Amino acid sequence: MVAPSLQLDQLSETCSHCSLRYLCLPYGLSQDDILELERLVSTGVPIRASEELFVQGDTLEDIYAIRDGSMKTVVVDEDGLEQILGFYYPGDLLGLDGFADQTHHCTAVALKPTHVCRIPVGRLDRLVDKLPSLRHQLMRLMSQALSDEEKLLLTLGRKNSMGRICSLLLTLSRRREMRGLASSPVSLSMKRLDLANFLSMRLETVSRVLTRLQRDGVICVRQNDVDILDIEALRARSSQGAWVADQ
Amino acid sequence: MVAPSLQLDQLSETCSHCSLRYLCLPYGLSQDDILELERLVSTGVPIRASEELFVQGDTLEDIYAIRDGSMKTVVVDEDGLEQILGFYYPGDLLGLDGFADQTHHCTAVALKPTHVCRIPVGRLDRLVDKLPSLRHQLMRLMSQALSDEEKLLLTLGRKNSMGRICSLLLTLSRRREMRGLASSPVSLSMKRLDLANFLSMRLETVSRVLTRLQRDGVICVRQNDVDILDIEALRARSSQGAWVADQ
DNA sequence: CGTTGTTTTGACTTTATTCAAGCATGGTGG
DNA sequence: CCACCATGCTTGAATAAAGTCAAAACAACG
Repeated sequence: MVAPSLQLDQLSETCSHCSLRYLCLPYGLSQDDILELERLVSTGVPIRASEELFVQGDTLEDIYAIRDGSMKTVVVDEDGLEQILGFYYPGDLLGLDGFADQTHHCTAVALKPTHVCRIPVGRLDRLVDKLPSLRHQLMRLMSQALSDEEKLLLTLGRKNSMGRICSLLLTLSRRREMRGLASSPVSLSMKRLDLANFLSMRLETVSRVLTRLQRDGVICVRQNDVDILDIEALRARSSQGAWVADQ
Repeated sequence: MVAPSLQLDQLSETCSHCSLRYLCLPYGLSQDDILELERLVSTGVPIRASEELFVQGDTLEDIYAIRDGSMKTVVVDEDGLEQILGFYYPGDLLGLDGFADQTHHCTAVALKPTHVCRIPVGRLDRLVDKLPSLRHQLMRLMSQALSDEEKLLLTLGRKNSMGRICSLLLTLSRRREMRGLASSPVSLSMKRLDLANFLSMRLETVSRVLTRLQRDGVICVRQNDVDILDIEALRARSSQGAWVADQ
């Protein structure tokens, strides 16, 4: 489902008028159900860049939807290894992984000044009991998260550095389209180090690959914005940089 | 929670007498609730080695619990890339990832002759409505699946070949303990190629690492069974073979 | 036994990492 | 306003790690 258009000033305090409603929790709900949902939602204080929205281990009290800005989620394991699990943009939901045991499994950090909608899980849970359509959308979004993770697994496991970068650029571009934006200037609000961590590369390698893509005329890098000049070349490199296990 | 003991001949047709009940769906349910659950469960025909239990894209009609044997799950993406998502042993549940959109997201293949319990999702769904404890256990198992995937992400992303193999051996050993078995002779019922695919390595590298671990007196490989001779050395190598992203 | 499938080993090549240095950019304070 | 430093990014040369190709050893099974 593609949002017809997105204007930041169209974001209202109510779900029913929000331009992100086709991506977010309200999708698939009737007008009446959306009205019930939006009574739960509050727009919290803005989050400053590099500030944390919630921390791994926290009790789950709210889930969040991004209104404006961007965030990343990070897990840390017993050995202190860090892995970025994903980058999040307007319309994306955060905190779903804590649903099962009422605890956040990752830490969410803002990449730039960010506004979120806050939805208390207790009240959401009760509403889910009442509205089957809401339960379905919630489960759809959870399964989305799961298959996103599987996709990342495939990218990390089966692609070389060029394939990984190209896949990421294509994904970010496609997600812009989903939000009703032009596909082309992808804004890398995260640092090179974040990209490197997410893709399990070193930041030097990230830099080299981006330079090479620019030299080959596939993209144009200007600080944090990347113009996609040749999307077909990007697609080709994304699947060329992959190996298939032989029988 | 650790099962007190496991004898294959103790597996009965009923959940309430099954020696795997502490690992499986019945965990946390009252005696009465288990009786309700076991009315849904049927033990299907045995599955031959390398036979498929369900296929990616199939409509979700049942979920399965392994009684005896072992299986793997595989996803294939648009480009034809394959990734093994996990290996499954007695007490493990299969098919949970299809819950959200009623479609299997992966293919399940038997690694050796395997017996499963079959649970129809339609009837399970109705029972879940009735029994909150069952819903909780189901969600616990789903979140388990999600965090297993995150763990795999960390292993693939942040560990070298030695660290990956050692992590896997430790995990398999710990899961044997969970089932009430001795930790030591881990049986690798999967082929080297499966190990390689799961860990995103080439099978030659898997072989070299196993040889080196054996030469160093950490393990003893005899065809498909691996004795763990020095579990501390294994743990050390598991975390040594990891790199931490610098600030 | 011979055939087939699987695993191990070896020599060589490719790829990405490491370490180190050099550029930008953007703010701060003299 | 400009020197200065901090931060983040790029580039280069040397090194280490894992991948490739090819062959040999091993096991399983009729």
